[in-house]
Amino acid sequence: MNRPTVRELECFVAVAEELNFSRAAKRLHLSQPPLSRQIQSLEEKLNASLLLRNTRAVSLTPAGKLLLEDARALLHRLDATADAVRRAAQGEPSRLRLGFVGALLDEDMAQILQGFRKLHPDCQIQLSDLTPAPLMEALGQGLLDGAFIGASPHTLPRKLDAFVWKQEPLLIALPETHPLAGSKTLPLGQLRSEGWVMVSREAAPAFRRQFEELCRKADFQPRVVQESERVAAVLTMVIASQGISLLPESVSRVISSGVVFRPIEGRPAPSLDHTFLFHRKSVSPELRAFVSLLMSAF
Amino acid sequence: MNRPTVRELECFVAVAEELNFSRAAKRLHLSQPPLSRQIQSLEEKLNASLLLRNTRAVSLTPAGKLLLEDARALLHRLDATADAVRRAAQGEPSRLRLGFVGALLDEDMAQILQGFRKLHPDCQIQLSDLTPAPLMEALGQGLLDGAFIGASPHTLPRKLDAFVWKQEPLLIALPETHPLAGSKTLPLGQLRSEGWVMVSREAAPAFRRQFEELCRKADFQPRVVQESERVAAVLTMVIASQGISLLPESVSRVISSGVVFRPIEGRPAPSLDHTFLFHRKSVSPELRAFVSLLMSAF
DNA sequence: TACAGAATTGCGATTACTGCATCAGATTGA
DNA sequence: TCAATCTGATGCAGTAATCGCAATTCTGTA
Repeated sequence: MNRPTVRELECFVAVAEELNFSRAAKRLHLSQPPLSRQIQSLEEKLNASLLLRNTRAVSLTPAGKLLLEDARALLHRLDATADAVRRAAQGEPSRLRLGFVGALLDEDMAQILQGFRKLHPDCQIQLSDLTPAPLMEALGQGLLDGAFIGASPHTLPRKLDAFVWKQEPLLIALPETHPLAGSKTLPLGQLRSEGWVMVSREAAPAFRRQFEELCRKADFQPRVVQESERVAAVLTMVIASQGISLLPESVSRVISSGVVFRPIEGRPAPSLDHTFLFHRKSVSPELRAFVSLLMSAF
Repeated sequence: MNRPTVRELECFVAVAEELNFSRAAKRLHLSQPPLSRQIQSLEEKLNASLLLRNTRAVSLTPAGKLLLEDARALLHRLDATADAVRRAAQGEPSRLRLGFVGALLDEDMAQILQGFRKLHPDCQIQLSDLTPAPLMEALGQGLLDGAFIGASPHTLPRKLDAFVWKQEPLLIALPETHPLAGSKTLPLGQLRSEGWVMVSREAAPAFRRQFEELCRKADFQPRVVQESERVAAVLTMVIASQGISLLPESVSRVISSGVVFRPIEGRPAPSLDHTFLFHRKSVSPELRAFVSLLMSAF
């Protein structure tokens, strides 16, 4: 039960693409006889007839058709890794270009990055703090290998792959002096007449959409009195009693005075998705390593 | 600029895993000198030092670490394709087990399936008509290779991958005799007092959620007077003037009398996502072929 | 029936791979 | 300090695989 050889795959692909042994041989800078033998050897190893050849025409069997696609992919990927290794060895540092939304940078993300750095100490991690829209743009243009984002945008280019790697409860942020600050949990409906301080729609469109949907479910339209691009500013405004806000749990850990955080009553508890976006067909070995780390970490 | 050999990769993986040439050689049923030579040859091809060896300890260079992961993956995939080809040739028919939600079976899906059948005439396509919940269950248990579903469930197991392959406008279905049947387009808000006939929540949970959200945006709570698991039944009820409904465009093409379909006013026009789900790490060559066909088709 | 095109088979030469014996560097312990 | 020992590297000869050339077989065509 031997493995096929790279050479055998190369030969097979050439013949399968040319559907002619002589032309394929020429393409491989080889004479026909050895080519025939490579194919025979491959067929023997796989215990399969891959090509129907009746001295007049060559055609692919079902098994051959199946192999062709996979062999092409395998060779392509082999070349990609060989290139990557060559580049890595040339001192050209491997790098991973990641984008993220600043407000979502928390311990979990830091831990992931740290873990990756430990596994790949020679990989330059290039981090760009962007808002969702430029981030999608950069991903689409190939300027980034992957990106951390909050809730996934509803329409995702087919070239991109997304998965939720973490979910985080959303909490109500109240000024310490707020009359409701004493409650353990808060039904959202009870906050219908409050003024809200929220992250701006430009900075977090999907999050704002989620917020509005939550309010709609609680049967009210939120009155947003202040907006900011930055979470820190939102938090400051809450402390200054400008209004209340809805924020992910991690924010509650960076500050401990002037503001209290309370879970929302009701099931399921609203939570913020943390999504990782990347190119579906990326051959970057660094990205693949990062994705597999991220998927196994949680 | 030669390609690495399968043998070289095997040898490299063995040494990189054992971090010891002699043990690796034993594992490969090989003596130590040829193993050294294989590694040397590989390093030369890649123009890279992969292993740091000072006669006492072997360690991986960054480039080697990079290669190890990829080489393992490559060998694994090579074995998978070899197996698949062997099985395919043994007359064991390749098969693709797809699930779908009956109501969403339309021409586009049929065309995709037809196209796949044309490309892989010897692949048995096993189709199972299921509702979303059993479908997810079957996918999770590995009883299906992939599945067509409507809107993607919000929480997706990390093992599954999803992408939207088509979007389809949602239309209001009205009995022909309905007073609003004459309008070109309908603002959803104008339908607040109508009775709705809808596909049941069990049969299409995500779709029902979307419907309710749309109504909420239009500031009303829909009054659902009838439910059915089957779209055909819904349509019949609409024709029988039991109420109005919200249905994807494709349904409008199967029937032409007794009911009229009108687009919803406003931007963006509400649309139904058609999602394809599959195992993120599947090695099924049939599935891979299907996914790439589906992604290139639209 | 002869011919031409295309793949296969035969065979000697080249190349690559393997194992044995040996070498060289580094650590260990007396 | 120096031999023992473990490590991977190298020299060399034998074997196996691969290659190209020449000849053969098969099939469709003139």
